[in-house]
Amino acid sequence: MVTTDTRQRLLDVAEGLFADQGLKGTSLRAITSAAEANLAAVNYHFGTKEGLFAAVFQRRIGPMTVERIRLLDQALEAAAPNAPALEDVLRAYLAPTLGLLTSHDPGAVNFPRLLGRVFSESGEIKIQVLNQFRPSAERFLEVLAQILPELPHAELMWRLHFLIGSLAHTTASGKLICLMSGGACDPNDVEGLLERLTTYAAAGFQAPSR
Amino acid sequence: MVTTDTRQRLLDVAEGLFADQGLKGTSLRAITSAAEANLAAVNYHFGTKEGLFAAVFQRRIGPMTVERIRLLDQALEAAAPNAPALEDVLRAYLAPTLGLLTSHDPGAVNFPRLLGRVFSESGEIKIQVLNQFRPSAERFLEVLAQILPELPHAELMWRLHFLIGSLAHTTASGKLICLMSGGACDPNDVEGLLERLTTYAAAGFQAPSR
DNA sequence: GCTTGATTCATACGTTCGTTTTAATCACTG
DNA sequence: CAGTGATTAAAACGAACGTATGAATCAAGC
Repeated sequence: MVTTDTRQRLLDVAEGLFADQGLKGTSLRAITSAAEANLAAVNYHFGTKEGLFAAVFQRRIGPMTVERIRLLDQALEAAAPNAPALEDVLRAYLAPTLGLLTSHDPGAVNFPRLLGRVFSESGEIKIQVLNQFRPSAERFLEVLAQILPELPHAELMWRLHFLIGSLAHTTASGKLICLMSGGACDPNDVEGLLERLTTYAAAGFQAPSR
Repeated sequence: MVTTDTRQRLLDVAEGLFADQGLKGTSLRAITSAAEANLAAVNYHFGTKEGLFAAVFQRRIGPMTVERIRLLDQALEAAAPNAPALEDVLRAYLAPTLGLLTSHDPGAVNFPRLLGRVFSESGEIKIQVLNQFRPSAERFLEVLAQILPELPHAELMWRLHFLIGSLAHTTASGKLICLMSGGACDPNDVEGLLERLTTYAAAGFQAPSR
């Protein structure tokens, strides 16, 4: 077959459209016509519109989390028996998300944008999606607490949220950032962005707390 | 009159609903019924749904920008003839947004949430809204560049976007952050949040660039 | 080659949406 | 009190939405 599976085509197209216009802003008719599928295909394969939305996430979150843990363990091993550098831990957290931006997978490029947007979706879908990140987040929090032992727990938590906010904003609004900076910021330089955000956040995490 | 103006009631209600469910996710019927107004009232006073959305922003952005500039000038004067401390400049930028969270104005409490969400709205509304922040943003960039003369222009730009991301995320998802941190983060402690974000970002801005 | 299960298709249903229209009501002024 | 412009009210419009239905088509095994 030269044409890909309908189910996968729907996932790919939906990933892009949901990333651009959100759940409510994307109609099933827009998805199915862009995917060259029948209108009823979504309900057949995913039950409901929200089912498709959840499936779009399910496809990526697992591998992304696995990759994060892998990079974290790799950093831990490389530094053993010492604690790894803060920058390496942050990079392990950020790289699997930012890396998708340069992926060859046709749909994956849109996922970081979608991920940055999910915080603005309403309902339990948001909570359901974000809960899938909890296990890996707690692993990172353990390691970070070990690297920064003098930092109170709440402070570490806040700073991780600050980092997530920066990540979500840059992935969700990359083109907008480029536009508003008069072209000074190039959102296509993913490698550079990873380094910039890593050094910025690393300095922030290391700041003494009051 | 004991009852407030219809126009203002619509703005207040819309501010909260748009903040919770976004532009597409909020129906005019939900707005008008919550505001105890007629369905046609929105179209009469604001022309269209997007007109109401824009009006909600227009009401707050101006004063917020003025307050930012005022705090910035105040910091400049207090430090003259030296450059102000980086923390004071960042606080001047953040305080007018975070301050609304503890405002007595019934609708203002919702505005920071709405502001954090506007990046996820689609269409030209987003660009139109964000352009209103440009003038004040450039003032801040000038001062920041003066405080951090060794930092390349693009780097400074990126870091400001990182800060905006952290701010947007914390204001838009405060309750969610509290939930996901197991209650360790208290989003009601606005003063504390301002200080935490200021010191975090200040350290990030001061990090040497590669 | 017919059967069976999976998928696709065209179509329709009922709801909800933003907007419009037309009439009613209100607040004032001359 | 008549008249006028601003506001509110009730009702309806057409369009778009998510979903459901039943027939048509396809692929594979016996």
